[in-house]
Amino acid sequence: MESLRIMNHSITLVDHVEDKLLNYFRENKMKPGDSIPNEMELAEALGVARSVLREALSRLRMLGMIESRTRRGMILTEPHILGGLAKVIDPLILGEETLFNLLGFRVALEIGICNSIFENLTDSYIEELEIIVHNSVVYENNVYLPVNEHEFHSKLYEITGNKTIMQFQEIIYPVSLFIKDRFISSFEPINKELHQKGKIVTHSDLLKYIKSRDKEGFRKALEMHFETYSRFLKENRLTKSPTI
Amino acid sequence: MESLRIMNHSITLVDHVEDKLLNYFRENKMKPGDSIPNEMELAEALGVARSVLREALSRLRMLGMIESRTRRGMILTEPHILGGLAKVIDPLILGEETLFNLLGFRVALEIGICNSIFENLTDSYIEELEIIVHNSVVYENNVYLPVNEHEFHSKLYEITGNKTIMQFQEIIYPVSLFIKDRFISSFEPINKELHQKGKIVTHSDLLKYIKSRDKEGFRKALEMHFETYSRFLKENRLTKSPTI
DNA sequence: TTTAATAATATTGTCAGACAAATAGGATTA
DNA sequence: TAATCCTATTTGTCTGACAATATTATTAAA
Repeated sequence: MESLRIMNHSITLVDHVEDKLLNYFRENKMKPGDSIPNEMELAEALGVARSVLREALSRLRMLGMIESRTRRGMILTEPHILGGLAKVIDPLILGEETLFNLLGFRVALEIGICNSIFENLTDSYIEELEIIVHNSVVYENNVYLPVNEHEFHSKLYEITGNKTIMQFQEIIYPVSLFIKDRFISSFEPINKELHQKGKIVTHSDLLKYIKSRDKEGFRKALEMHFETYSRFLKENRLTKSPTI
Repeated sequence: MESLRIMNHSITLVDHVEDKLLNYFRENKMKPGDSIPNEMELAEALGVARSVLREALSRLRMLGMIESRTRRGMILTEPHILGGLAKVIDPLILGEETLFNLLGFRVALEIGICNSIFENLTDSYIEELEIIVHNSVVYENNVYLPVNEHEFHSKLYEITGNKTIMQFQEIIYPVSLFIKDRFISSFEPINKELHQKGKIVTHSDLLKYIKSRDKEGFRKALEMHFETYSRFLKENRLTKSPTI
């Protein structure tokens, strides 16, 4: 839980102004729709040039916290909370530790939504899942055509009715794909072993538990469905250097 | 799953440049440490004024994707993936639906980390949990002093060893607090009912399962520990207008 | 009097240019 | 060779200007 701003090479005026603005919104308990002073006033009040203020505003605008229209001034808006995450999810720029953490995050979250899934489950959802499973192209060892893999799990998130969870999973989905591809040599033996032990759980198996409304069975099956990831993460966690 | 940029009132040049830069990084498969052209060159290449370019760069700098030092130019850096989320988590600016979704997210995630917790569990972690539980101030109906509540659950996340999960939970923790406070009148009857039925699961109860390394028991207990939230969310989901 | 067309005006978006501060790298000196 | 100084480069900040646009006021028309 170290500070995010580790080795803070010189806080710039823009950083400062950004902070000031965020504090200003919070302290005044401002809500979406509230209008904020125009650029000239803000710049003057903060004692900075308009260009500096605009850089700070531009950041907040990117986060979706403010909107501005010519002549009407600026208003606060409800930000899309995962917009920032979506922008930085680039597997090539993220370190291995982060990628692994995100994979672990995904697995944990998906196992955690079991309750929510069964609470919201309807017949039409089951129908949709059946169609997806039926149309899926399956390779050996429980490896699906990426599109089908994605479709099936997306539908599970959708069933929860929690849009934030859905968006989150959509955003970090490329990470799973990337890791599967990048570390394919680690996954293959794990999959082979699971296959030999008959421990492979397919989407079709998962669907059976869903149809029989067997929540506990589904959860256990889902855990086994993710076993490849879990093993992979466990192995790669051991090789990590001890945390600072 | 509508587009995030709903009713996009005029894409500005800055938005465009931001996109271009992100694409540029990805297409060139750039990694942290790689240096990027200086501002003059970039501005010229993109055909925009330096101020416009700087606004876009400022956004990326906020996300931690780039760092710049005078005379040494700019380099790509690994972003802190949840930095954007941290900035926009202000319960007053977020709509109720988002807040509820975040609460549901938190509950699902925490239930989902059970496996991870028991994989990484050590005696010293148990000791730390015991101290926390022992020193906690408990009010009636399983309501803890906020600090103690936070401490206990934080320790659970810590045990997973997944820093991303830890950071995420830390960031959205205020949401739980806010909701508990804001909707206290909804929580009280639920808590009272659970109490009468003897269904309250305390931190102390949870710790017992941890000490006996009873994963399934712990999971069920944890679900019950969150029952107040789950009920609250279920009730408030029903009153929601049907999704578009 | 009400409505429609037009002009004035305020605000954001973009551009251009300047200077300050810091520092990497070379030139100079001990 | 090592230490010091100087210069050039790059980012950070400031100032001022104009364009585009939507609001508001004004005027003309019904």
